[in-house]
Amino acid sequence: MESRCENCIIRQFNSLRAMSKEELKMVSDSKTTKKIKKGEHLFEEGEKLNGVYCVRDGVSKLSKLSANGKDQIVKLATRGEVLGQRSVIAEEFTNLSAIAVNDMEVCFIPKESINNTLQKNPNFTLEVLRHMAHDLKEADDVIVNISQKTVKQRIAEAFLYLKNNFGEDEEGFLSLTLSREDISNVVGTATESAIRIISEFKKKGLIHTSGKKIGIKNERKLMEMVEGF
Amino acid sequence: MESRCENCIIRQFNSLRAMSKEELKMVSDSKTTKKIKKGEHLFEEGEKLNGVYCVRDGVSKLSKLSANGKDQIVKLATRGEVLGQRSVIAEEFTNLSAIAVNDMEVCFIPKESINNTLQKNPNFTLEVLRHMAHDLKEADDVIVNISQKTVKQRIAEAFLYLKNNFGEDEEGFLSLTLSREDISNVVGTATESAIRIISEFKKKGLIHTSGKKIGIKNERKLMEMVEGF
DNA sequence: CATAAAAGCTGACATTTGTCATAGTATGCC
DNA sequence: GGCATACTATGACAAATGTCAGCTTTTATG
Repeated sequence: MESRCENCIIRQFNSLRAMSKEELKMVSDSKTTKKIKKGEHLFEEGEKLNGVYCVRDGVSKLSKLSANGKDQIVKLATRGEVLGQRSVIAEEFTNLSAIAVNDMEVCFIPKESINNTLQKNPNFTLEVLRHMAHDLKEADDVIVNISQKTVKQRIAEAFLYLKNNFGEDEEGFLSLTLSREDISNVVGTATESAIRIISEFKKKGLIHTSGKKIGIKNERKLMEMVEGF
Repeated sequence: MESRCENCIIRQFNSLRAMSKEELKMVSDSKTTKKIKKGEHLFEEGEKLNGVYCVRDGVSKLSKLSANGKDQIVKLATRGEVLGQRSVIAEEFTNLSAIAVNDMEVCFIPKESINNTLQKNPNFTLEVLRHMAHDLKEADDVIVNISQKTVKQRIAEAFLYLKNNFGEDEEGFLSLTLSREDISNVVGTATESAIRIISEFKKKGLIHTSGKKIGIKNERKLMEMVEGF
């Protein structure tokens, strides 16, 4: 894959597109590329980050450990997304852990390159701001969903989300395969509850499975379920 | 209260402090002051905002209506906070409703004044960005709390939050008095459940009440409860 | 390819939480 | 002051969800 940021397609999807040529050159010169294996950490909750990660390939789960020892997955980040922005900008420790859901390739961009541009290029700052505004809206939606919908509805919604955001493979299975535990951590429930509901969906013909893989069979019914029918 | 933004103390608490004198003058000249009575809307979910609201006095609840007809309160905003930023910046409809919890006084600032400064003054944009980063972190915390803590823990936490953020009156009651329904909408539960747990807390001597008013009697035990003992 | 470890699955049961019904209590308004 | 209305409170029950235990299947690894 292209190793100069200036020519990187990924950039089109995130705030880096608002950088000037010179700024981008500086980023490109200071960045390093890393390969992260499935299950490995990009960073852990409470760490001090000295840069951000731009996802070139693969998916990362952003999660937070709760007092009862369970992880809550707050967001799934994929190609084009920039991780760690929040804590670099607020100059705080990270509030989330980032773990690779599958093998990943990321670019690490030292915070100096970012901060410098943030202070000088209002277009870039505004672009970052827009992205964060979007994340905040999504977080609000998650809050409402978790508190007002049943586990069944949230699981149905999660499957639709996975289809819309990560697509399906040739055989009709969701391209992003999550473990049952990860699914339960996305919707905020016990793993057993998630498994039970997945079995129920299968019996009802809403989905089909093959090992971990899950495929959507009746999208309409899943959508109705999310709406509360 | 002072009617020129340049001299307004409130400004110290929000991103407006990063504006230049000229920018502030422009804001001050274009702003209008409004009084909002308890229970009235500042704006409703789905509205197009053409400006932001700076809270001078009173408290507003930011909530979102869920499919099952219940409101979920996502945030309580008080003196100094700026509402509607997110949707003005993202140029989207609001995703939340803002309703006055008690009588309020707010300044309405037309979006032109904001957008203009956002594009020209990176310090201001960065300041707004920092605030939004903070909001996003808080939203993440809410997600984890709602999904991993019991209703009892969340109510205990809500009382501590109210004490820390809004203080107590001379008689030891929480200064911000919410209806039982609002409390249930903050923690995301049925009103009856909230009432039941409040009664339980009272029996156990953790709190005392007088009508709607609630006072904290045993802060330590409430804190332990939040942690899961 | 064998074996251990991890993940998936299911049942039984306990606990939490929501729902519905009903009654008491405060609050505002004429 | 009295009436209507909204809010608070409580019981009884139903539904949703979590927990624990045991078992099966898959996956990883030497």
